[in-house]
Amino acid sequence: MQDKNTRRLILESLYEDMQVNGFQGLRADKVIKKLGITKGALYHYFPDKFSIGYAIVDEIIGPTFIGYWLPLKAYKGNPLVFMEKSIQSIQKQFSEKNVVVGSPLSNLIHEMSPLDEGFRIRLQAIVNQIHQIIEQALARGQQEGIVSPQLKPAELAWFILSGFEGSYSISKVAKSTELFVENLNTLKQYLGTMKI
Amino acid sequence: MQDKNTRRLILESLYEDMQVNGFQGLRADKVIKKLGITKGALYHYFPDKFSIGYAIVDEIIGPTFIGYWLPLKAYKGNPLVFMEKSIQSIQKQFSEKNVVVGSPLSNLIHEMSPLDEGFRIRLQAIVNQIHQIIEQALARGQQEGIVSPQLKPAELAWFILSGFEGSYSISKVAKSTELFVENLNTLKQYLGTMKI
Amino acid sequence: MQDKNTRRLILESLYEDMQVNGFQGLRADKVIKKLGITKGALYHYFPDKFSIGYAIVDEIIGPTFIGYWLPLKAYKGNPLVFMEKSIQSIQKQFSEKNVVVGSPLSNLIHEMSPLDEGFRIRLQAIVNQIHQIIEQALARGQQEGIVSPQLKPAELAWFILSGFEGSYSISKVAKSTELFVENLNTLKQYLGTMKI
Amino acid sequence: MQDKNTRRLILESLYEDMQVNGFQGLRADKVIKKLGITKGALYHYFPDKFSIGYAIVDEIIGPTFIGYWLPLKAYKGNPLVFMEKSIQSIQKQFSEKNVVVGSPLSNLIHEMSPLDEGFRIRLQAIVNQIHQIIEQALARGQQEGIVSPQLKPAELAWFILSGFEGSYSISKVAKSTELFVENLNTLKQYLGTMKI
DNA sequence: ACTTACGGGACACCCCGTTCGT
DNA sequence: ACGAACGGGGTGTCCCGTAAGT
Repeated sequence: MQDKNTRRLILESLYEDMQVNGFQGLRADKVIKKLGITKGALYHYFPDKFSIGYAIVDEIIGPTFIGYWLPLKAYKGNPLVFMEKSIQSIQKQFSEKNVVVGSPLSNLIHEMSPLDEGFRIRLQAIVNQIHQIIEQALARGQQEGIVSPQLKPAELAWFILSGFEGSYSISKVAKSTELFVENLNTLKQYLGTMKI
Repeated sequence: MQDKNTRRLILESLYEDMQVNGFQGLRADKVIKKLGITKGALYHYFPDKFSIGYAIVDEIIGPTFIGYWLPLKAYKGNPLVFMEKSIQSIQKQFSEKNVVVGSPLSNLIHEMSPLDEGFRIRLQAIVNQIHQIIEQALARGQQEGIVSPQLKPAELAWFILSGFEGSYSISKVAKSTELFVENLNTLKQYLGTMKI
Repeated sequence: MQDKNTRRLILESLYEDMQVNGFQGLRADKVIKKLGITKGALYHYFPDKFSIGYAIVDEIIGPTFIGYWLPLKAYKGNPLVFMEKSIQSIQKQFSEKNVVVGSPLSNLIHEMSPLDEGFRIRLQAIVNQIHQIIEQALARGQQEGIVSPQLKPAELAWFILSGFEGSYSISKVAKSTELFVENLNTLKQYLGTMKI
Repeated sequence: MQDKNTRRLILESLYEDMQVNGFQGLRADKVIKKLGITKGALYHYFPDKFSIGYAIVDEIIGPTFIGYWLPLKAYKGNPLVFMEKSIQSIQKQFSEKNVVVGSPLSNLIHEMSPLDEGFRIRLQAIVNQIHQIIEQALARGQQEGIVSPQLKPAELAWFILSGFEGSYSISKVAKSTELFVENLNTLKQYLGTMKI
């Protein structure tokens, strides 16, 4: 019981550090020193640094990002309306910290995809799941006649995901929350034209 | 005596390595050793690692990316047509290597923006210049009545940039050139609706 | 498991090297390599080079030099007699090695005082303690009427310390043990004139 | 003509740096950069680092320190009176900078004597010359009956030199000009007892 | 009488990981 | 379930020195 908590505590601290410094810049030594624990504790739970990174992806980043979109699966109304609300809620949660560190999902994709397949496959799996949720919701909307039959669900789902990623990127360089909000507004407007 | 050439040679090799490993993962010593150049030469041109990174941004990444969009400034026709062609040419140049390492501009933004203001400011300057070129072209199009008066040039310019960044991201995780091409097609279609 | 011993072993080896090469000339890596110890062990006990230097001052030089004079505190007879004996014993211990490397206290004072306050303060504390021991002994001697009431204990204590330092210096340049012995004889004679 | 000046300029700058950092801590690269000249100039005048150190000793330290005592050679009065005046003038010149960096002669003796015979021999030659001047002056005083016949000129000359060295040492650790002045006062008093 | 380009060997420090305890 | 001692390979940086030119 103490077990689970210590592991989680370590993992979350490492995650915090990784958000700023990246995986390669993550310094396990320093993080545990700040936590007041020792190497023994760290290596008790994680055999090496990569297993830390994988655990962060599997246990924190994945659940968090998929969790944002899961409700769309159960949602019965117009998926485009749902997405507009989703965007709004993400816009509201978007803080000064976010604009600095950006999206941990994006960051890892850029940093680790070319370096390690273990990372890439895990990150791809997350992205694919989100893509599938959006795609299926759009397809359902088409079947129910509340979403434009013109659009291709798979393609638009990618475009939406791409829009999020891109918004994170440009707001991060510009260090501007406003830019993030405005750009997602543009995306929102575009999605609005697909409603029936 | 081969001043400019040696420096440039070193810089380009370092740039290649950085595209794969990131700035933090860049191992300057190893790269120059491969070139048959010694540390003395490296230190002669670059007093420290950050000066390498800054030089890569200032002398390679900046000119390259801004160079892509510079012709738009001189272009006299419909800017949206120009951009469709630009996208097409980028799509054609997009290779297997690109899908693995992604966009060096994107990568540096994600990795270094939160870590070092020197990087962030340089990268922001590049992005801002491209944004300005697009924005001004769109505004000109509006004045000439060949671009929809509804759209807001600044906002759309960001959306376009964001679309590129996002396309790089999702194609990088998915390791799929097709996804890159398809997603930019979606963007292209969207831009097409703005033409008059 | 051999915690204390390993640390002490490392420290003493480093001390030996520092006596010859000075603190700046001390090459920690090489010294421990000779001992068959690795950098991991060194870094475990000493996070950086200054912590090595400080430890040498605090744990070796300080105790050694103060230890020479500590018996004077407990001594009940004429302090000037004690000092004559002290000088004699130092003269006898003075070896060929000493004349080459000189006094580690002197050496560090000259090398590190202007460079680092951490060193200077530690060295000053050692010198001050010795000074205080001598001063108090002289004052006691005056109260007991066995030491000339003319002399000022604090000033003479400094003169004695200065005499030692100076003797180390001149014998070191001249590479002559005889000079060390003779010069302290002159000091001894001078002190003899203060007795009552 | 320009030649001689440049060489001297370089030498004096290097000397300044060496006073603070010692010979091993002397960074020729940095000094010349501060002077706005390049490696070529430095290595035009000095083949290597040791020749710099030797030149500093031979051309700056030697002449300066011997210069302090040369007038004693020509002096016709009581040498002990001359020395009292010398001490007074040194006390007056003694500044805040001196108390920090100490005596360059002392510093080099402590740092370089055990490391390099080239330095030791040069430094010894300087010390010996000063010693000889003092010794001969004292001997002359004895012949003229104005200096106590009891004292041994050679020994007292060493004691005087040692007194200076020691005073530099203790004032340097204590970072106290007062201590330097007071301690030389004690020496002055001692010398006064030798007059006839 | 200098300058620029370059060679190249350290050297301090970092930090991942292992082992042996309890 | 965790702690202390230790292994050990880098990694950026420093900085002395050389060669070829002008």
